[in-house]
Amino acid sequence: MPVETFDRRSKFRTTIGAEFRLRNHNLFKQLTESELTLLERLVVQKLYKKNEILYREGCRHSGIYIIQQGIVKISKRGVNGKLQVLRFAQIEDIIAYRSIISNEVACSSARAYSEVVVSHIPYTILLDLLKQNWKFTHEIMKMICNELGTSNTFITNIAQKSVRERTAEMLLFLKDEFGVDACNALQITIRREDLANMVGTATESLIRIISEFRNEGLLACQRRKIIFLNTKQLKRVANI
Amino acid sequence: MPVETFDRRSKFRTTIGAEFRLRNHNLFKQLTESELTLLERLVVQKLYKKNEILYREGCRHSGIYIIQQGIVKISKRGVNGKLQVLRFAQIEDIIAYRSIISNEVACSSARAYSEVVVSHIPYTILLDLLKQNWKFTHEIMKMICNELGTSNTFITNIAQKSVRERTAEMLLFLKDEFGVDACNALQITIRREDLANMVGTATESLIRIISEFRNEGLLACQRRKIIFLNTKQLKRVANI
DNA sequence: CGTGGGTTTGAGTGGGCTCAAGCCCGGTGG
DNA sequence: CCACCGGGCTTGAGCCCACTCAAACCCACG
Repeated sequence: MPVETFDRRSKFRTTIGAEFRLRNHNLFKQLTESELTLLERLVVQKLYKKNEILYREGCRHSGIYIIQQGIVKISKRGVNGKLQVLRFAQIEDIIAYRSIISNEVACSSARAYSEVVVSHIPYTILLDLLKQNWKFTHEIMKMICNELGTSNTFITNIAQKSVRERTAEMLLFLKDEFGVDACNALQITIRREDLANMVGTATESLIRIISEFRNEGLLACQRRKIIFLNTKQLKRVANI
Repeated sequence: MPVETFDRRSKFRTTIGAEFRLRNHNLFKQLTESELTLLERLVVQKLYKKNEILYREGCRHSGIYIIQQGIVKISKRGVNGKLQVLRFAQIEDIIAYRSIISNEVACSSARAYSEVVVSHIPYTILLDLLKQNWKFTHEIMKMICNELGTSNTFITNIAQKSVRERTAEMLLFLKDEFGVDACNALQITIRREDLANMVGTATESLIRIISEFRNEGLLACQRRKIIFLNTKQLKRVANI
């Protein structure tokens, strides 16, 4: 089983790494014992190398993915094929459910940002579960509605805030989502270009803003590592 | 019954006006006869005058609204209280479901943009229906996922396109959503300020762009009425 | 030690914002 | 009926943020 190649401490949020099972997942706690047993028989573990594509915008896919390890970049092509990073998904996150449920082609692409392990649930199985277990369905619906709320906030921010404000906010968001280590360094390393595509700006602009933040003593950088020095002030910059 | 005050032809999409009933609604077709009968007993018709507020961002509300007549502006406050228009909802649209399902406070506000008639379904009733009727639930989920897809596209557009492109696209979107009359005039009249808040720009900028479009022979305007003269070219401007 | 991907900095330009003034039209009251 | 008022629309001028293009740098890697 390829999963064992990653039998080391996860860098993120928890240390369960490859031992993480669906049973530990909040959403799947709603399932009955027999549903869980069935699911565990039918779920397939998949391994992706860094930069491999899980699925591509415009294609149909065969089920949903629950991330067990690693980070997945969810993005979408915009004008002239320019990439817009929608989010980074990590352990416990569920991806690709939108198009499965609405029975459409994928509206975004997913690419492994590190080595990634996922559990893949075929869509017929998922639909069966949804059909028969209301509690589970309700949890899934809550998750979707949550994401919709996040999107609405995102729209308002990107439409109204300056690049500087958005950058600060994005950094704080990542801090919240992925956490920091003992030195206050962000627990995820992201290329400048991807940060820019997340904020919705040019790479050079983002770099300039980050430089400003460094000069103002809000951040320190060691290559891709970003260390938070003054979160309070950063929040003020972000205007939240 | 106050609904009768609006017993005239709806200006939009259909002419069923106040006679429109839940039974005619695509989503509610999934319900059984007994569920429908029950629902019709429990649903309350409500009337809102122009500019009245249906619900306010940050408040809890008691159920979902199905629009029977008129137009509702869905918006959200951003930086310094600046309004972001998220969408205009019209006949047959369902609003306020997000916060009901995820059991959170509303993340947006709704205001009557014209005289509005809605059916209000208390949230306990809605949850009961969802619980017992999978087909209905599935339709609702599809609707939500659809909206999520729209949001993602919206994010990419607003992040990457110029104000000119976004304006063109927004006009085409409104054309698609609300239709045009025999003269090719948009079947919804919107204040410049709201258009700007939808595109995510300053009112003056939006006006300038619309003037450009007029000079280029793409549009004609008679006060708030917007007439499409060259949709093909407008699409090219929108870059889709 | 060269190569290449990513990062950083600089210079120049222009899109879009702000501020300010004028216009148009409908409503109201004398 | 006219004068006045106010809200929304339009246009102009000026400025600044953020984009583009270009060049240099840095580090990892073969």
